[in-house]
Parts: sequence; structure tokens; C-alpha cells
Amino acid sequence: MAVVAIFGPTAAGKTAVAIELAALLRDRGNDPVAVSCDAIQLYRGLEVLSGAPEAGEQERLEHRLVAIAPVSEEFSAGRFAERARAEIDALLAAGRTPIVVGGTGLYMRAAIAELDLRPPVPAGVRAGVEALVAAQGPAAAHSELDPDVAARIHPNDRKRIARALELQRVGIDPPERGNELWTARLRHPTALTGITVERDELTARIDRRVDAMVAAGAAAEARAALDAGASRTARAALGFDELLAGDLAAVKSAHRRYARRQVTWMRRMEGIEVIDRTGRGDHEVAAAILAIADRGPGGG
RNA sequence: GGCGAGGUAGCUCAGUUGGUAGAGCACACGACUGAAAAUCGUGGUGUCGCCGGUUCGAUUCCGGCCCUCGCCA
Repeated sequence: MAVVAIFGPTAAGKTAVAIELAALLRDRGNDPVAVSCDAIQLYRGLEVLSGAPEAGEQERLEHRLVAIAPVSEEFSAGRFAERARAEIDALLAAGRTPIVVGGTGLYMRAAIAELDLRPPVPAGVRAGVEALVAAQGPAAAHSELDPDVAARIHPNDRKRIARALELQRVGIDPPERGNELWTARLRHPTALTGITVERDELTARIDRRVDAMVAAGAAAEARAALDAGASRTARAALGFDELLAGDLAAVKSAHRRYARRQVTWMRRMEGIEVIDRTGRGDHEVAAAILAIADRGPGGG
């Protein structure tokens, strides 16, 4: 397989498994590089808060698309798609093995599948739509949508309404309703794997992870990011406000909720090979992923 | 010890002029195509503090008790 992809909920141990997998790949003469699919780890200055791979981990496995943007910048799935595809294609062209790893479902899909994302609209158009939603509520904006578009979006879903309306105002057709978001047809031959953990163990892992990030100064990091003019996509980091408020329990519960949504993504992806790592070490999981990759397309 | 307020979902609370109850959060499940760690949908949690009394019927009214908080001793 040209590409190995590892998805899974937060705190499932994706980074550690990727590092173990890289060692196994090197043993057989491959030259692996991780390509991160994480909407928050791509910010420089949120490494602790986002659980980005540490220096020692990056020594053992080079990670691309980590800490590449200042916190003041807004990022998007579209920008990420361009960067991630370019990285993956360049690595393959250089004869290296991309390990595409991360927990942001949309970013992962944009990196590995032919997601046909629409372009951004001028800032003024977006601002106009946001003003409408703020002043009159999402339902008013929803009622401005073409009926067939409106039918797919719940009247309370303000972000999707706003995006659909800004595209409509600029005259861009809405995205085709294919199933690129879930399809097993990917840009390159890919061993798509997911890591799950039984719920109690995942909760314990999340608790440990949050405790560690707090001990490592996550609250100070959030404060510094705020002072540096953190964009709204950076401020959307789990626990950002809760850390500033010192509410540790809320930080943990935000991670638990996020993990649930990630598991929902994982269940939807077609062709994904899910590995239950409950009670299993990183090395063992990495070996299982390697076995899946060796089976090749359509194997199983 | 006296006075006052209160004890209802895991938490914070609302409510029932007497017909066994509902919000938010938490939790579970789902949606997801350039904001995605975002945004949104669905779901139900229960000795209504305990023991008696009145009543066809009490979580609701009455009495006693227990517990919590505040003020005063």
C-alpha cells in the first residue's frame, strides 16, 4: 500500500502508534513520514493544548502539517486539503511512505479522498451573511436558501446555513451530493485504519491526557494565544475557554464529547479497518496496522 | 439552642390552585463537502428527604423527624 492512514478518537494513542508503525516500516526499508490531519495541531502556539507530537516524538517520526500556522490565522478544510494533498503526493513521488494520521474527520477525508470542496467567498459576502444570521437568526437565513439546498440543512444549523447562503449569493453551486465524504475510493491506494478503545479505558486515557496537558501549562498557552490575537478557528480548540476559566472537569467532558463525534465519523468511513486496542500496547497495534497494509486493496 | 431559607434527574434548578413531573448542563445515538476540536438533530434519566395524618388520590395540604445553608445566641 502506498499510504497508511490512521484515524480514531482523541487520546486513543494515534501518535504513539504511528511512531511504532514507522519503526516497523523502516525495518523493512521504507522511509515513513507522518502527515497530520488535525485542525488544532496545525497551529504554532497550541502544541500543548492540542496534544501535538513533542520534540522527542518528532525525532522518531517526522510530522508534517504540525505547528505550521500562527494562532492569529483562520484555517479551513480547503486550505488544509491543498497542503495535505501536496505533501502526500510529494512524499510518494520521493518514494517515501506517508502515514496520514489525525482525528479531524473532515481534514482526514480531504487529505485522502477526492472531496470536491467549494472555494471561499469574499470576506464581505461572508460578513454580510453572518450579520444576517446574527440579526435575524438562522431560520431567516435558511428561508433565503434555494429549496433543494435548504431541505438538506436543519434550520438551526447556523454554520451550514451561512456557508450555503454565502455560496448562493456569490453564484457558486452547492457541493455535489456524492459520497466522497465516506467512499472507499481514495486518491491513492491506502490502508485506512481506525483505532478504538473500550469506553471506560478511553475515558481514563482522556483524563490522563488532560491532566498532563494542564500540568504542562495548557492554561498559560491558551492565555498567550489569546493575547497573540487567536483567530476564531484557533479559539475553537477544545477546552480553550474552560482552561482560561480553570474548569478542568469541563475540559475533560469536552474531550469526551469530541471523542464520541470522532467515533461516529469512524463508523461511517467505508473500507476502514478498525482495531480495538483495549488492553493492547502501541507496538501491538502498529503491527496489526502493518498486517492490514500488507494485505493490500480489497483484502480481508 | 432560636429564627429564616431550602431538600425534585449525575449537577444546577423550575413546577404541580391535590390526578406520580420538566428545562439547561452532563450522558447516549446520529448528521456532516473551504469555520469541522466547528455546527446541528434525536433520546430518556426520578422512592419529588423520611415517617405519619387528611383525601377516592399527596411530590403538592397538615404534623413530626432528619439533613444542608445563612443569621442570631
